[in-house]
Amino acid sequence: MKVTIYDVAKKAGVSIATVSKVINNKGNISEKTRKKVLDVKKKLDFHPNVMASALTGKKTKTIGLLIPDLANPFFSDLARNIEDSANELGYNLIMCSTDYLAEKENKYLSLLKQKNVDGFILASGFEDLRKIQELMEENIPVSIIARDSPMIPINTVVIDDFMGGYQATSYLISLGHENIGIIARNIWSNRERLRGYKQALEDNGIKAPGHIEYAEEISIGWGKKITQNYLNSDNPPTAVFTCNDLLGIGAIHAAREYGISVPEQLSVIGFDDTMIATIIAPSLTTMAQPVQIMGKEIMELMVGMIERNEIIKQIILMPELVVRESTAKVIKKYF
Amino acid sequence: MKVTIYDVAKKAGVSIATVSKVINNKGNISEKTRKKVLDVKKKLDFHPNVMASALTGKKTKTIGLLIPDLANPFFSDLARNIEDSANELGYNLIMCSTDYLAEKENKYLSLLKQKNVDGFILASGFEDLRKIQELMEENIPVSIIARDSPMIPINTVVIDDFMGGYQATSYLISLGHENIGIIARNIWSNRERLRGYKQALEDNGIKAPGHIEYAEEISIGWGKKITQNYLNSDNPPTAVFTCNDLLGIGAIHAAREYGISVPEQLSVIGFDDTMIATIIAPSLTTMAQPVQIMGKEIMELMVGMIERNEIIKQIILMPELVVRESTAKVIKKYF
DNA sequence: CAACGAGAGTTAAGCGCTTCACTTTCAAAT
DNA sequence: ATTTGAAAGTGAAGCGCTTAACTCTCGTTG
Repeated sequence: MKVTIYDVAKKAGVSIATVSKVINNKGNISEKTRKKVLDVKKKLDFHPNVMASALTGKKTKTIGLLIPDLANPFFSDLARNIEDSANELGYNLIMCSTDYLAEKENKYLSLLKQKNVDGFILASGFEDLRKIQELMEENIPVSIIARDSPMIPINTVVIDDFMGGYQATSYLISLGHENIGIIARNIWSNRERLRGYKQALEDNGIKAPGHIEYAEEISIGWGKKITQNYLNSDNPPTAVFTCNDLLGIGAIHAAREYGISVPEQLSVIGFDDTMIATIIAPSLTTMAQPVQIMGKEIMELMVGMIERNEIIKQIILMPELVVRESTAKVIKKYF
Repeated sequence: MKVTIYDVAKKAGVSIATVSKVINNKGNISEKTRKKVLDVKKKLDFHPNVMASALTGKKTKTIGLLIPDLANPFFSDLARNIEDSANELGYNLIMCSTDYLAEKENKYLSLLKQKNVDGFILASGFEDLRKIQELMEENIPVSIIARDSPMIPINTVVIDDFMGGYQATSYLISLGHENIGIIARNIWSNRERLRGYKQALEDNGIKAPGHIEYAEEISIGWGKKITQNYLNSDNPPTAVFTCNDLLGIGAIHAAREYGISVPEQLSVIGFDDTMIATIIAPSLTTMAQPVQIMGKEIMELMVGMIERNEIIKQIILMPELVVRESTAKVIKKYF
């Protein structure tokens, strides 16, 4: 049978209260008893039941991580880094893929609440803030990562998406491109990157396109599809900024299919800097998100909130341009 | 404050026992009371505390998933599929990356045991079976996925790695290759694939290499490194079988660097059929693992075991050859 | 019409732990 | 010798829930 605090108490000849105190380093216990208890604990291989202690108000050391899609390399990479950091701090993660569906988000939220997680890390969409506010009202720690920081006081770790879009576009402009396409999905981060893109164009006296076609999913297929549309248009761009690597891969695939060489005839710049950026040929120039640091920071915010009721912080990190092979100077055509 | 079963009972004018019975569909409750209780439950938005009911012997509906590395696309893909299936069956997953380190495996195991998970799915190495046997003795459901089925009665979902290696190699042989290299890591699944490779060679009257150099990690870098060694050798192979896609990508990268074209001068066949196989150019021929089915099957085994004490099963699925662009008929040189 | 038993509910113990309030012990101070 | 009080430890309530055992109603039945 499972060994409980009673077994330890009995064998050590003390009360369960004493055992509890030894284990939690509380109250006054003589060195002798402490040693005795610890000995017995080890001998019986006793591990306190987390459920039971959670019932009395202690923490479960478990955090819910809501992420759009674990199979997306950016998010699995991010999740892995959060996990590592969580592990170091003594926490475990329940991971849930939401596919950007509010329905799933809400379902997981209430499910995990029942399971007494100590807090939530949301990497998912949550276009609707009410649920988040509800959590905060219930005093459940929530942090947000890799998405917008909404206009409510909440812990966040984000990158400056606007700046990322701005830098990516500026880089293309610096290579001489003037007709630059964009591929984005209609989610917050992408909209910000789009905003940066437009700003960069404007700052350089280039007219931004009025209408842009959104990808309906973040996938290679959609990147390809929209690139094809660009390529079929009257005035195809010499460069595209794709709001993440997956879409960028799609762009490169589309170009290949059309016999258009990257980067000579079409420059492509991605976003995220996931592993796949280095797999493709030509390797993808991209804006890197510092996922390792992000993972570390978010867990520190969470634990600070859970264990020490720390003040709310918003951490904004800068994405960084990683130049690879998919971008080049534009070749001017003189007529 | 949090709403408990007492609140519901009081408001519904019944005892907490009655509420409990209504919620769990047990015992005899009149239609009238049942409705009343359900009404109040909804009105108060009551959700039973999982910890508390777990304490009384019920399930936590949480399963521990130990996986080598969430950032590895094969495993993140697998994890996502397990998650989907778990979700459908009403379970959540605590995911842990072990990096094939026994130390981490054991740490997570004991940590999650304290958290009363209903069972474990192990996709990790666990070269040492003792820990698994310990779990089984403690009557904790354990299943194994995507690794060897050890010689103990335990639920498993695996693919036939030996067959996979055999088929991949046979395919290369059928293309006329006779000098075929292999790239593997020294873990069970890879050793099996290697065994299949040797068998296929032997069955076709080709001498298998005596010594093979193992990759120390499953990574593009190691795939590249070992391919370079092959390419630098006296008698470089015309094809390589890499025991997973990541290593295969490395092989293609190495070839590109050496100015050796794939598949004309070097055929490469991978294993897993992860997304990255379709990203690279030339796209990677590979042995596909049916991750979706695997995820579904493993969860059904788990739930069968947890909820219905079902008998142990071992499910062996067949990998499937997916031909893409990285393999071609060997070009015979006539002197 | 008394006896019976199924149906509908309730009581209370217990799951494994934490912690407040309390008791006991004993050395130092008066 | 008595008082004091910090140190060391214990008792027991309570966290939110399940469930075995029990009680109370009634409609049936012989």
